[in-house]
Amino acid sequence: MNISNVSDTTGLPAKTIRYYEEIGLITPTRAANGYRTFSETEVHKLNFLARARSLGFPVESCRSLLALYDDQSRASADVKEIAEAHLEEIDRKIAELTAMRDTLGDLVHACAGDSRPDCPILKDLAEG
Amino acid sequence: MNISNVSDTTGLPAKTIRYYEEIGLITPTRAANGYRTFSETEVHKLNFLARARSLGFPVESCRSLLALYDDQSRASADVKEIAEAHLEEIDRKIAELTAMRDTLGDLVHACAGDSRPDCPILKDLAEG
DNA sequence: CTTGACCTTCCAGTGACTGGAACCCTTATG
DNA sequence: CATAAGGGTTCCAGTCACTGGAAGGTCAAG
Repeated sequence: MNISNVSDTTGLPAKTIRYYEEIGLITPTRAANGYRTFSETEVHKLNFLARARSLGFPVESCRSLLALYDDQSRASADVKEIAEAHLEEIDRKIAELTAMRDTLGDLVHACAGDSRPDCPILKDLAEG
Repeated sequence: MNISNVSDTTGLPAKTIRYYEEIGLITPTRAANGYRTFSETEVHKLNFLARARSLGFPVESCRSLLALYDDQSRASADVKEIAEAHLEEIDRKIAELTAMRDTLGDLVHACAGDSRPDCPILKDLAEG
């Protein structure tokens, strides 16, 4: 399987797949002409990575998760720890965004949005 | 006012203030010894920027907002347009994070987190 | 034989800083 | 007067996870 097929089946851009090889997440072999060749295993890993990334795991966490996946004698506690840390990070971000949303929503609501210069949004920014 | 005083009053790191000068958001003058000197106006701009950034506006939007703030003949509609676009972006991110949170929360909940290898989190990542 | 679609590597850029090195200026102290 | 501490300065590199683009090799079809 060459890179564009893999790109199609995994949904990952070819550039991203090359990048994952560069940072050592996958190790495709090479054909005689220098083209990357992807085994079932590599494609499987890439699907794993795509899924983990879509859940927002940082690439380095994905590396750890892949290693745990490969380790038959892993403890599920180790996996859960990574996932819980990520969950906390997500919650932190949601809280931050929600606070922004609330404030900004109020400001936008209060702004007439017409041709006059008077603007509560700018007023808030200027006066805190 | 020198940079560390400004840093203290605005809450912005000195590095960030220098960066804002570099990209042309502020233009402090210089004392004879080369030190930056900040007027009331510059400090006010920095407070504006700090507030806008804390609401998550990208730096380029902050530049536009500052320009509108300076323009006495602005239309509040122009401000509102920027704010609404940002609001949509925030909502998009919240939706994305919430979807992640829901999925990941379920997986974490289903994982025993003990010394056994069996793990629904890895299972999900491997099987989509 | 050429065309077009593949593939390769390498370099630069993204956003918004942040860390660190190397060096200058000012003031207080021994 | 020397020096040390605590300001300030510039410039370069690194962050994260790609992404765009240039320059060029490879391959199958017509």
